[in-house]
Amino acid sequence: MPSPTLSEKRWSVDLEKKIQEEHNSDAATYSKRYGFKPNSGKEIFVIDTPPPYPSGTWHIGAVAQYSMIDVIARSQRLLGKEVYFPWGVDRNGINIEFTVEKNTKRKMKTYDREEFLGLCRETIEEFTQAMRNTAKRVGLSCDFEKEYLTDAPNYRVVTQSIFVELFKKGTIVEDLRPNIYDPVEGTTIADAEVERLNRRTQLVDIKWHTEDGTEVIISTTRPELICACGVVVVHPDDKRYTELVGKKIKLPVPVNGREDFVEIQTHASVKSEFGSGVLMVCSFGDQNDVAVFRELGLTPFQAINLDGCMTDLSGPLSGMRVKDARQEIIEWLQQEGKIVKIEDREQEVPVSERGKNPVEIILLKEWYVRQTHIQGKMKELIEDIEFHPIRNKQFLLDWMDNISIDWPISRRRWYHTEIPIWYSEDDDFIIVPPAGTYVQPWKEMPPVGSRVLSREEREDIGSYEELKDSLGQITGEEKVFDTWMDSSNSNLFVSGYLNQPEVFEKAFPTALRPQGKEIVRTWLYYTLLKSALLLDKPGFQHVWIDGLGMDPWGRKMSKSLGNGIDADSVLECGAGGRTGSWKVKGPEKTVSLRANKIGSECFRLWKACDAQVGDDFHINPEEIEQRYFGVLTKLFNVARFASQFEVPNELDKVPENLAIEDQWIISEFQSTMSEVKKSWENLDIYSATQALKAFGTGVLPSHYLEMVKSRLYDDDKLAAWTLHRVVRDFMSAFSPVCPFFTHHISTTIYGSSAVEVDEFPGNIVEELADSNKGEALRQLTIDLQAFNSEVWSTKKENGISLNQPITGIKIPEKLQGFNEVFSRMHKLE
RNA sequence: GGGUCUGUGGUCUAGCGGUUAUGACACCGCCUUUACACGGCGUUGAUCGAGGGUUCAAAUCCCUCCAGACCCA
Repeated sequence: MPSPTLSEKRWSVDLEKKIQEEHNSDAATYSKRYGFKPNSGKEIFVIDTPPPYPSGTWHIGAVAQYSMIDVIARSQRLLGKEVYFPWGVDRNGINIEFTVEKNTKRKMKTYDREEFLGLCRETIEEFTQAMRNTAKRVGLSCDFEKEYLTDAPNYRVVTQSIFVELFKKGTIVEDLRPNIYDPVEGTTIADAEVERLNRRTQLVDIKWHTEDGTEVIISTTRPELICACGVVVVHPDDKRYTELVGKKIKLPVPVNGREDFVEIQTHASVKSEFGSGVLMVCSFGDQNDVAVFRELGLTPFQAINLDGCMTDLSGPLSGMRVKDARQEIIEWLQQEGKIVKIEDREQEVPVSERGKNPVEIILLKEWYVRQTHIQGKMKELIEDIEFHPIRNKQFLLDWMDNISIDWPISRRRWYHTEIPIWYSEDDDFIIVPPAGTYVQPWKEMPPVGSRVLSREEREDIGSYEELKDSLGQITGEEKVFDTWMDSSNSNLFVSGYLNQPEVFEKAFPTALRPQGKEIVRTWLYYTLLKSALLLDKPGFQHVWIDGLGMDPWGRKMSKSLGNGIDADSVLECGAGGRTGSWKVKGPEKTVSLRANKIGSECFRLWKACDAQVGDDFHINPEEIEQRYFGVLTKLFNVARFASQFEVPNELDKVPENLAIEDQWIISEFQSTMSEVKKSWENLDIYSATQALKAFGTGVLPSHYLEMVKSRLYDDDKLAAWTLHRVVRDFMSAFSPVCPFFTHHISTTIYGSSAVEVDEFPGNIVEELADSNKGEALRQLTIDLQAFNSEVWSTKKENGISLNQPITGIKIPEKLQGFNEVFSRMHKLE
């Protein structure tokens, strides 16, 4: 074999790492390839990448998903667009506060605020660094130089400025409303952050008496809330209780500072089969209570305070924690002989997603983003967005149909963006900072340029400097924003909102939002809400919603199940000769998985080929290796084979007199390439990669290479030209999936990198594209493959080695044009 | 309890009204052929989750059920 320019015998993870290091070592080259150059004159394509939250290890499913976002970024560059593929890290939030609390075994509120923030910042920085390394290891072509952190002043200021803007517009309101509250962590949470856990609770049947002495049994799991009871209701159709309606009923417990009788009314939400069919409605046991209070126009009572303790309203229970109060009141009721029975039952209890604490609904003065009024408009705006896959749009629509209350955005935590407000001494005025200045009102005075607004009417009264003296002792807001207030600006931020107006003009609506389906109701929804409220526009042109990475049996990976697979271990599998092994808990027993070599290129190829966007995908390192490493080996060897023949000087100029088999493979290749191009344009990674894989491991090596081998060895320039042209363009088209693999091959053989190609390879021979001639050649492919198979199997049956002559084989009529080719290839005599 | 999605050889997957139901991996058999045994060729293997229905015709459309996933109550 003449010496191939591609000298390595095969593709390896070590080679991959070497190329990757070179790739990342030269900042100038990196930035030339992947940096965002808004003034390049090309069409701008901004990707609103999901800023990952650093919390120890990065979930392998998320890494896989991120590598597909990279495939999109690279394929869009290949199509000639100016791509901004940002690297952002989401660092605000209660998670990191919990981590610090756990590490130091001390609750946040026992710290000095400044000191605690410092600890959070240090801790999250360590996690962030690990994440940057993984991002580079999996080959992300982000513009790392422009890294943004959501806890940095330049990001937080955007959140604050948008808040001020929406406040002035009247879209942000403050109000005393029932709120979901986590008493253990001491903060309000949003609907979207509540989950449900099964807990054992006691269902207590309690005797109540109406004003005329009739006994009524009411079942409840929350007897401690009787003191906040506003009404007792029965179903309007429930004949048993018709005569009770309109009567007054006495609360069976002592209360303080309120009337101890409530009225019996009817309400359709009562389930007559449940317990006695009589329901007490308290402020607030659950969301239904909230709804009933609102519908009946009742004034809520405050039974639980911010510390999760009972208020004075509860009389003797006052000051007790909710759980203790419940026990206490049950004992008291028992002593009084007011309990008919107590039943243990499983109940789904609403708890906070982060802290897993049972949440309460209590009245709080909080800040809200109004959202119920704009759902119709949002639905219209969403019509303009293209969803991939279209069916996942349903997740969003379903969630929107369930929006019934405004979005509470204030939190009583610390490591978040501060609400940028100060209050005047008499509370009638508020002071907001000028756009573009990040403020921390809990420790700072308003900066120069701040404005004073009337709190209710939001009227601009004048500048803070002028009015300073009339405001009295001002107080800075201590509360912070829900982290989704920050995250939901990501598309605005990366598209240049506030910072680069001339870029924003061209870049918004943001070209693409790629994300997982589990955060449709939060990240996607809130972002679209912001865009609608602020700009009256859809936030995106495309939304790409992928499925989740599951364990090999299709279950969610989680620490508690012990079925997680570490991303770095898969990416490093095979490096330095080290193999990978994983112990994963299956549904029945722990299974040991092994693989010899995977790496980023194989990992990316697997994700690109294996799952259609939107479907959940199973992650099994053994399968990744078995099914896809061989594909890399094959493609590498095709290129290596080609590399032993001299590369023609003018690869872009089509020579005269191409042989029929050259024309045939070119027309096949062009048809593959046009499908690939169409797929890249449609963000359809799966189809593009499948088409390339089929061509590169099938028709090209098995048939074309075998047909032209002898010509190549005879130094036929036309065959060499065809092969090289096809291999070179193939690598360009394939570079989004396997950037380092194709970079290595293309630079070694052709002296130019596939990852730098910014125009999708066009047709090689125009007249073979959609013409009759090209079509006629492609029609022969099936017959041609069948004929080759026939010869190979005939030789085998007769014990004839493939390189030995054979007699008696007849070339089919249709393939007469290939007579000479086949005779030479198979040594037909 | 509700919604959405998924269910095709051992495993993964294509097809989404008419095909001898793709293809990949694994299995089995054969073969060193001037790129590749981390290769090549070939064979075996699927009542298309179950049951009804619509239709001349169903993996494909409809209904019910079962299993899994995600979301919600």
